[in-house]
Amino acid sequence: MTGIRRLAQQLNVSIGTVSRALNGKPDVNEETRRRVVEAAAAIGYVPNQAGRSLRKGSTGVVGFMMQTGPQITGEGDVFFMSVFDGVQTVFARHQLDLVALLCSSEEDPEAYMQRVVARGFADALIISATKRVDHRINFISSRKIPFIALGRSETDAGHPWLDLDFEGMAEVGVSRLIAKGHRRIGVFAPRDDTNLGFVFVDAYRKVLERHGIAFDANMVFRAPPNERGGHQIAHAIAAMPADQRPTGFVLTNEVMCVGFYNGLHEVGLVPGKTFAIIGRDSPQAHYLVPKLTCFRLSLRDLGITLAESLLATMPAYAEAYPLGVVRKVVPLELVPGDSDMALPA
Amino acid sequence: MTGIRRLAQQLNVSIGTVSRALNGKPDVNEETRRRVVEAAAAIGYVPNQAGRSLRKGSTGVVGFMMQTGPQITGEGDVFFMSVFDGVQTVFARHQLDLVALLCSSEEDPEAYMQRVVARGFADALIISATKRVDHRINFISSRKIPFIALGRSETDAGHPWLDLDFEGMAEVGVSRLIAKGHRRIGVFAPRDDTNLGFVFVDAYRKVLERHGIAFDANMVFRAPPNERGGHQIAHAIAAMPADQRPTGFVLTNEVMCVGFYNGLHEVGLVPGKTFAIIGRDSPQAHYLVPKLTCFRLSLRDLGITLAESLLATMPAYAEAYPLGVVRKVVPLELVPGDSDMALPA
DNA sequence: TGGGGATTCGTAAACGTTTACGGACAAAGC
DNA sequence: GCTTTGTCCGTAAACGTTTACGAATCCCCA
Repeated sequence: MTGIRRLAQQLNVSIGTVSRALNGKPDVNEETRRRVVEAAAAIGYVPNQAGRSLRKGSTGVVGFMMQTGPQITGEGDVFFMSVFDGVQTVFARHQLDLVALLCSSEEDPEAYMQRVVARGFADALIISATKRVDHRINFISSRKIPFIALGRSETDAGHPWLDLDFEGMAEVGVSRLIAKGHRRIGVFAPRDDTNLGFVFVDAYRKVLERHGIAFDANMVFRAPPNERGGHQIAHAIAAMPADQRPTGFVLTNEVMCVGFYNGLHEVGLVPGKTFAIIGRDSPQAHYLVPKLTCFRLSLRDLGITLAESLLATMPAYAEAYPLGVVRKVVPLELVPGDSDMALPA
Repeated sequence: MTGIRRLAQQLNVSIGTVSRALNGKPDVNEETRRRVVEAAAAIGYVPNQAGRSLRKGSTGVVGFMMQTGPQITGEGDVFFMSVFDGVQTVFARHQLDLVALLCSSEEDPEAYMQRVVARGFADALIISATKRVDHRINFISSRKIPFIALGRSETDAGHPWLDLDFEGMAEVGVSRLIAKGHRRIGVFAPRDDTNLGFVFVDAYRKVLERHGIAFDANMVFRAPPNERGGHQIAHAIAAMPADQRPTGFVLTNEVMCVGFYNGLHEVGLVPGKTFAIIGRDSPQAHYLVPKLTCFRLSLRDLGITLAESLLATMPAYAEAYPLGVVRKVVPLELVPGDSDMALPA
């Protein structure tokens, strides 16, 4: 005997009434509703997902697509876990569930995405780690599935996105170092075609130009966006002639900062002394010595904005979030530390 | 017009035939099957998940339960991502999908789990970060949902589990340090009731006793199982009188090693010189200097074993994996480095 | 030529919900 | 007292699949 039917029989009401009572429909007596809700809680009845979503045509699930495998995301787990937490506080208001859709490293991300949407697994999707040209965006938006991207892309389907303010970080960080007397300012960028690399380096170049400093490609250091990458770059820099090294660095990746600090330690170069460093805040960065001057943002708030912006594009929820198509950059706050000393004259 | 019906009409066959063809049933003409499969690929038809699982009573999805929020898991994202990858290579053989079920920090994990299983969201579950007494285990096993735990617990429902060989790490690590002349040997343990802490400390105590060394509670350092925790302990140790400090350490948490190294650097104590350290391998640990003597295991293989052990308990797949109820510990290999010097006589 | 087996396919009944529709009943208005 | 209005609830039809069942066809052999 099916769940709802058993409950109905036990209460001497019809399954229709049970369903209405549980779903908060108005046309059910309050006393009846109370009895139903209590009985449901007592026997631990929860509507079967398959039956429900078959009938309703929606699942109540939003998927966050991630790729698994040993390759690194460039963000620590705390990054995602905190963002998730923000997303979920919004979703909780609407009985929406967030799940992480794990695309195996052996499967093509676009094919995976196709499977997921065709099967009707989730009502909406969140994608991250956007590439400079990202086929997922074209595909998903052609399928008319509500989605939002965490990260800009040159692939533009008029879709909503949210991204960190890399231009702002370049502007504030580079200007700050220039004001402190630095002229050779290094930046880090990922080696692959992750979009944020391009955005940040472009902004960096513009700020330099505005200050009348020539762009030098040797000041852009490319490495995988993880601890190891930061570590590699430290060694690469140690291998440069001292008078050609940058004297200051602005980096946007949280975990690279940590690896960079460690790498510098190894080669006897000291952050805040030999080099000025402006990085990005993270739990791991908190105990770096000297204290890292860094850009900070609330990941939880980012998650909240992400969720609200997504809901704004979903017909069933849009009226509660009249935001239109959100395409915006979230600002970061500069937290001064001791790692960005002025260049001795 | 529904997906399968449109496809059937287009091919002039019945929906039954389409379904059979796509599901590889034997009673369909090979030529017909070819036509169906081609047409399906052409229009991008994928069976609707809700309809399918409503009829079949199963979803083809296995959930990995994780908690979101700023609190740290004790394992970096590479840990999970690599394990996931192993799990998925096994699942791919059976058209099973792995998704991460994200339990918000605002929701009770047991209640969340109840919702998930009652809704029939996944056919089976993987749980991790097991507590010493873990209510999830009782609940889930009472509901007869196939599941496996990554981590032991004193809550025993006769359920399958896999865990790292903490006894082995204690045995090998502590014996090794003793052989190198160390007598005051420190270990790290989480402060909460995560089960692995108890297991490891118990094993540590036994090894000491076997070697005739008295257990000293001051040699057990408790901190959150993340970089910051390792960092904190380094400072705590620096604050001890030098002659009461441990001279060697065995730690099983990968990220704590990194924080510990960093913390020691700050207070002018040097790994491999002041202290002998045996830790756990991780991508971040690779570039620690001096090279960390560490325990290593293949996370991908761990994922593979995890998946196979889970399938062994699922009726539909059990015959392919005649493993019974797997409850075992996976061994780690000691990789010698330069961080565990002998104690000068 | 006819019976029997094998092969292939169509038909229709599930699976567990939600919801449009309409009926029963009571209260209210005249 | 009759109609109207409103409240509450039961009935049954969807939703998109899979699969048991049986029918149709063909081939083979007696």
